[in-house]
Amino acid sequence: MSRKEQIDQVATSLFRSRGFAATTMRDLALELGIEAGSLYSHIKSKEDILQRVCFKMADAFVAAFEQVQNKAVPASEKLQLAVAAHVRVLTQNPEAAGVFLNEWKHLSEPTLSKFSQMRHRYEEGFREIVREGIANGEFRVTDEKFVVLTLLSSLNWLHTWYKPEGKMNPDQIADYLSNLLLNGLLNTELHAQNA
Amino acid sequence: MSRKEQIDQVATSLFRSRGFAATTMRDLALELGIEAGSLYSHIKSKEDILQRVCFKMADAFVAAFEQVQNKAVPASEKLQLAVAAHVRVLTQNPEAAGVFLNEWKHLSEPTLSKFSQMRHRYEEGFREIVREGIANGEFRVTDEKFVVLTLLSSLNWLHTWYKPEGKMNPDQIADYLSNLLLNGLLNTELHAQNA
DNA sequence: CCTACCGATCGGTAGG
DNA sequence: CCTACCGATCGGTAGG
Repeated sequence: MSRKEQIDQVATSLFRSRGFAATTMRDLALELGIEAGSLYSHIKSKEDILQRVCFKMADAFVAAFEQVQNKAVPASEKLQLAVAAHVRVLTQNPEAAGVFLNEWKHLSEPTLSKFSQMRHRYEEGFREIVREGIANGEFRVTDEKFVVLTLLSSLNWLHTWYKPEGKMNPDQIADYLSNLLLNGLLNTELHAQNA
Repeated sequence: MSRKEQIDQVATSLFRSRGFAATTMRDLALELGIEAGSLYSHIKSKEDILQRVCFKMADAFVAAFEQVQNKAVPASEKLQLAVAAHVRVLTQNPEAAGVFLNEWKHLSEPTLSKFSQMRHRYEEGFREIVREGIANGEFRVTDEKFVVLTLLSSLNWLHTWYKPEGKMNPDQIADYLSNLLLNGLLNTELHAQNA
């Protein structure tokens, strides 16, 4: 791992736990065992790091979604696959996911607009699947915006409690979660594995 | 409204949109049309404001939950009432809710521990309801922790998109959301009102 | 990668 | 509520 990658990784962890604004370059340097000034031979600025972390995650979410998007399967199954893909990206990088979800607001223009656009397109992909499912009668709700917001909300809180050493692996979480959301608490038969 | 309450309100809005750490006392003073130093005749410190906002919301959530907790109704109905109560608190103070949910980490000890404890007890209340529903066969899931985390997750993202001027009022959102979560996307018959 | 340092800005205070 | 200011700390740079 290059020094730059090390810096990004340690910064991701600090940005997530303390927040971007409350993390100082001296905190970061201390954690790496070097002086604050030395960071700047590897990175351009503090925000430079944040940009890389945010777009690395944005790219990962988009790439995972694109593998699902055009499959010739019912909307409910496609939605399940998209949820699983989303959960997998989240659980494989819980710290970067936390930064992606909570610290993007500290990006400055024009990067901020580019980021917001990517995010909006991603959510639109989910809405398309739900619209498809409404159109062909699989889903009986009417408001795809509301559904997608609720869906992504429950997924996007995952990073706050997911522990890699926990009893469920990412695929089990993805299964359980998509079943819970599609079938509802009253009808879900699935059980937490190894509980 | 007292000057202190005005300060808290404007600070809540700034803390939510920029984050606690990235909001300066000079930003806050500017918004109020006074000098930064003048703030300190009304408040003790920057964190003093954060504490009031966080505990005001914590108290509101706990109070709303307690009105539901001991009702003699089935667990699924009690859960629905608790969800509705939670949504009502969230939507009535979306900015303070955002601060409560995202900025509490900037509290310092011993306030931080006290806050975390309150929050844990609140979530435990939800888990109790779900356990009750599992025990009497209403819910067929096995892991109340997972269910409650998923439930609160989808509720706690509400503040990021809820607009008081939107087409659904808080009670309609509460209804729709609790139905969606209990019955699932595949079985929910409810429609967004005025859509 | 370090030393030494910069201009700016931070939360907060004294005195009126 | 303002003026005037404090010590500390911030992100970042020059020169080696």
